[in-house]
Amino acid sequence: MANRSPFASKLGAFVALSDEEMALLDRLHVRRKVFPAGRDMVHEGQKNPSAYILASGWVCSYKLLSGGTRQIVDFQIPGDFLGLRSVLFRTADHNIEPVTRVEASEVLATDLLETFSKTPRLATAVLWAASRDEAMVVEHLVGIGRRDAKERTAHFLLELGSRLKLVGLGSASGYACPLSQNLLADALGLSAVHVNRVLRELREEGLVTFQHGRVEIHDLEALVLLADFDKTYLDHDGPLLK
Amino acid sequence: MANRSPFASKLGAFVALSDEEMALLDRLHVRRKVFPAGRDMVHEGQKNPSAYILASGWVCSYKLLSGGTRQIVDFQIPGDFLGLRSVLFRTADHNIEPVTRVEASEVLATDLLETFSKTPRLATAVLWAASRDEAMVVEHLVGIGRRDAKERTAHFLLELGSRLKLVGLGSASGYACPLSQNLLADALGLSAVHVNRVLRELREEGLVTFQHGRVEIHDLEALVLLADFDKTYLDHDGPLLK
DNA sequence: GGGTCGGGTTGAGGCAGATTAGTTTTGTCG
DNA sequence: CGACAAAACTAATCTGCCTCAACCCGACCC
Repeated sequence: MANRSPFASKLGAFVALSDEEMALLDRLHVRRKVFPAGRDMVHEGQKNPSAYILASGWVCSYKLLSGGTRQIVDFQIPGDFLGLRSVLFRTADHNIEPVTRVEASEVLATDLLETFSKTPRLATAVLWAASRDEAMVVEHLVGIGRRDAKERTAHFLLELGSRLKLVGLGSASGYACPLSQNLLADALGLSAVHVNRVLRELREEGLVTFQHGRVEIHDLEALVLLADFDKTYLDHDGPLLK
Repeated sequence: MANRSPFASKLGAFVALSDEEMALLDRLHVRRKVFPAGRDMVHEGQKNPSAYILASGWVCSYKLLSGGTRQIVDFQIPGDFLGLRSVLFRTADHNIEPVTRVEASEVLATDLLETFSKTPRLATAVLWAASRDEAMVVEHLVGIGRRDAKERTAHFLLELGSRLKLVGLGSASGYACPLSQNLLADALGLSAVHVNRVLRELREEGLVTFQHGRVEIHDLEALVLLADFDKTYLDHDGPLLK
């Protein structure tokens, strides 16, 4: 119970899992691997990719466009499960790049399916986690489509804070963040120059600072108001199974 | 085999389903309902929403922002399954509005889970369909983030064409499309005025026309090139189950 | 020490797309 | 048939964000 993986504790926060199920979950963590920052773990079009459970470090999922630009779809932090969709399709439909050095457990497609067939409740739990990720992608889409640069940036920093807090890597007032302004730009659909300007404005208005790898939230209330941030999409009631 | 629902045939196109499984699928279509255009079927925050299988008509899933603008996340066409995520969360996290008059089968959460537990293969098939939808949302996100208005519009019309063709509602050269320019604008993250301009440009260049409720694709190749459209994300190899 | 390379930061100018404000067309219904 | 509403369309103006072009700074290396 004491040293449970971030993944297990995240699932456990929303689904009551038995000790047996927890044990099965832990067995997925056999193939521990380490990836250096910057070199893709998975690339678009790759056949029979594995899934991964992130133990430490950050990664980003992105797509490249023909013009050479890229769009980051989302970031994964410790405790996140990644690559489920690619496993299901037997072909990766996006790239995954470690933002920092990363430790992750590789989960082979066969192991995953075997675990699922043994414990349907675990399958539901993972499906639930995947739905939460999808809800984040939807919120991201809404932000890029209809929020201006400042709202969008504020929303992004708030969401990240909420997620990190859930796995014990930050508090309401701040967190460590290894993202460069370039990465932010690719995620927010902005240019790096404009991200810089927006961050300065947010700083000058006393809302947030993002400097030297740390995000400090100085006026949570005002920031939530600016970003129209409603975090219900992040922490739901849990799935239908008791 | 002859008169199968669009939903069953869509799933069947990717997963080999037994007659028994097909029969179970058909049993989901008990509660047939009709919805008039324009009045929301599901609204954000609604508790214990149902899922629906679309039999005829189009609907859109959208979110409202505090400023009164809205972002359409995607459109559903006959054969599509909608609301899975909301069922899982027991709270709807987006609105669903019929674009036209709609006929749909309501699927109660309990029925869905019962069917899943009886036939895990069906659960996987539905999960697979949900993943395909998620892939579309991701592609949509990428488009809004990094494609300009013309590329984005072209991409959208091509994607719609591919999807409609799969359920027999259109061909490579054109299809009936009940969407107004306002709806397009809310989906593409543009203003309605600009959508109008972009459609005119595409028309004047002899690529596509969208008039009187019909989309006619005149130069497929050039359009695909312009939009950087790669439809592999729409028709994958099918799920892992044989 | 100098060189260079990846960030971060700032300014000037340009453009894609928003906004506003119309007019015209189409569809619907008494 | 005329009346009204909704959608399609157009033009003029404005602006948020991009692009280009600097410069600075710390890390790392020769």
